[in-house]
Order: sequence, then structure tokens, then C-alpha cells
Amino acid sequence: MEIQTAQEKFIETWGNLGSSWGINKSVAQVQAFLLLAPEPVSTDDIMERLRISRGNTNMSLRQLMDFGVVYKKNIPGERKEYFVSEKDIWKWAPKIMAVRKQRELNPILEVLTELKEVQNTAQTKEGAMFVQQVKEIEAFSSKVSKVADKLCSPKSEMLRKLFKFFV
Amino acid sequence: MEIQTAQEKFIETWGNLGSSWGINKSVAQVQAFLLLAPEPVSTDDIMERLRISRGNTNMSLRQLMDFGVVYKKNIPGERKEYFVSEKDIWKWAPKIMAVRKQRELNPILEVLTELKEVQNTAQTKEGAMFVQQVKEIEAFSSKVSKVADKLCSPKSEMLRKLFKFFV
DNA sequence: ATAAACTTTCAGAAATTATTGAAAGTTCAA
DNA sequence: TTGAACTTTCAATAATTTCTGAAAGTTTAT
Repeated sequence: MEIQTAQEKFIETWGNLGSSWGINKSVAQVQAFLLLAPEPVSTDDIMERLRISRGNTNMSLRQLMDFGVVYKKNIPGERKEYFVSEKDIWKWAPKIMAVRKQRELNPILEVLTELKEVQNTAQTKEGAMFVQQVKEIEAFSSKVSKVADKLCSPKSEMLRKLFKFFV
Repeated sequence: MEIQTAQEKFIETWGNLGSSWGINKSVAQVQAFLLLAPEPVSTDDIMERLRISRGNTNMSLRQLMDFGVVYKKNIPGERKEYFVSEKDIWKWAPKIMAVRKQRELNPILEVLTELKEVQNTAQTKEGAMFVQQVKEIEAFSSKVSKVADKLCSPKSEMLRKLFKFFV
């Protein structure tokens, strides 16, 4: 297989993976392209290669910078902005997880904590089940949250330890 | 807070969590409703409570049964079908993860394995970066895959061990 | 065999999400 | 201060996903 073809297959596959786990397809594809780029890349390079608009490219790059996995890179003498991605998966994967966890799991944990205070004053079966389920789910989610924080914390060796321990 | 209100808040919150991590909102809400239900529940009960159509209800229940977290429950003397959910989060959470991992991560792993075979015959920088990145991502993903399999395998105590170990 | 009770399907409608591209904004050299 | 080069925004449009509801299918009692 040609490198060119292989790159395209990789980029497409990465886009699909993103889609099914809640990352916008273009965002995932831009990251894939940057991962494979040996040199800093401009907005126009991305537009051309992925055939997406300037707006979409800009938004995708911004999201990746928000995740902290892509940086601006100035090239001396060039007016244009260039971008590079963090290339070490041990660094970028935890960063993406950490941001998503904070954005999408933490708010739910807050609600659960609030709902845990609800009392079954009327002594109904519904009330009993509610109290039990919320307690159970809150406890479980808190543990997941704590594990995620440890695994995703910067320069933590926890991820490597996890792999050593479980594989 | 009234139990009724609290239930609604829980159901809504659960729907939102689902949405942001790739589970259809209705599916997540149906599960939430079933989790809180002390008795088996009919399609009509779900339609009424969540204000969704028969078709949507049926499809959501099917997905939950595919995940293996909801079962049909016959009530003697009743013609209608009733449904109950697995109530133990230590059982249902790993089941959902296992199915999703198989559906959405395994195919990507296959592609990565295939792309790992690509050679940098032209000796370009692009080729070198491609080979390096694919190798790195494949290795990382394989580990994630193996950890996920252990954590999600039925009646495995790995999840509890993980929590003990890391929290 | 019939019909009532119930479940499933699926084409179209609705809602949501992603994308475009042109206009507005910014920066900088001259 | 001007305008060329570049970036960002955002209203409109497109694409995708979800949802509806009526029709078709199935099961069961008589």
C-alpha cells in the first residue's frame, strides 16, 4: 500500500472512531492529519488535504488546542500560522480524556451528589428504589471519576502502571 | 425535593450523559426509568412517562436488550410484555462498555494492525512519521483493548480491583 | 378461522449537529 | 494610515441522526 493511501485510510478511520465516541469527525481527522505531519502545517494545508472549509478547519484546530493536544508554531519569516500536534500518545490521549471527563462527567456527578440528599419521606417503593440507585450510581461514578483523574493527570505514571498491572 | 421531581431530574441528566458519550438520549432515558422502577414496566408505561413514541420505545428497549442490561419479564396472566433492568451497576456498566468496545474499538484495531504492515519503502519523512505513529497508536490501543476486556469480562473482579488499587 | 391484543417495522418528518463561505476582525509592513 | 495577508465569526445550509405513527406482522383466546 502506498503511504498516501495508508495515510488516507488512517485519517478516515480515526474520524470514524471519533464520531462513535463523541468527538466531531472533522476534529478527529484534523488531529490525525497533524499526527502524521512531520512538519508544521497551515490552515490551508489542512483545508486542501481534508477538503473542508476554512471555518471548519479553524474551529477544529481551536478544539484541539482547547484539548491541549495541538499548538501554534511560528515559522520565522512566515506571516501564516502553523500548527503541530503533540505526537506522544501517552501525553495526548490522557489530555483529551481529562478535558472530556471534566466537561461531561463532572456535571453529572454534581447532580448525583445533589440527588443523593433526597429523602424517601413518603416511604414508597419508588422512593426506596430511587435512593438506592442514586446512592449506588453516585458511589460508582465517584470511583470512576477518581481513577480517571489519576490516569489523566499530567506526567502521571498511572497509565503505564495500569497497563503493567492489568495486561 | 419530591421523589417525582428527583426522578425526572435523574432521567434527564442520564439522557444528557448518554448523548455526550455516544449513547442515544432516549435509550439512556429508558434505562434510567427502568433503573428506578421497582416493578416490571410495559412499553406503554415508558411511552407515557417519557413522552416518546411506540417506535422509539421499542427501538430503545431493543438496544438495551442488545447491551444485555434489560430483560423481558413475563407477568403471569398478562398478555403484555414487561421489562426490567439489571439493577446492579457493577453488572450493567461493564456490559455496556464491553459491547461498545467490541463494536467501535475492535474494528479500528483491525485497521491499525493492517496499517502497521505498511513499509516506508520510499524513505520519506512522511513515511517515517506514518510508520512511527501507527506503531505507537496500535501499541497503545492494544493495551487499552486488553485492559477493557479484563475490566468488562463477566463476573470479573477486575473492576473492583482497579478501584481498590487506584483510589 | 377470526379477531382482539399486542409488537415490530420503516418511510417520512423533525430535530440536532456539522459545515460552509462570505463578511468582519486583526495584524503588520511600508 | 493604508491595504495586503491572514484569522475568526456566524448566519445560512447541508448532512446526519433521531423520532413518529400508521401499517404490517405476530400471538393467543375463543
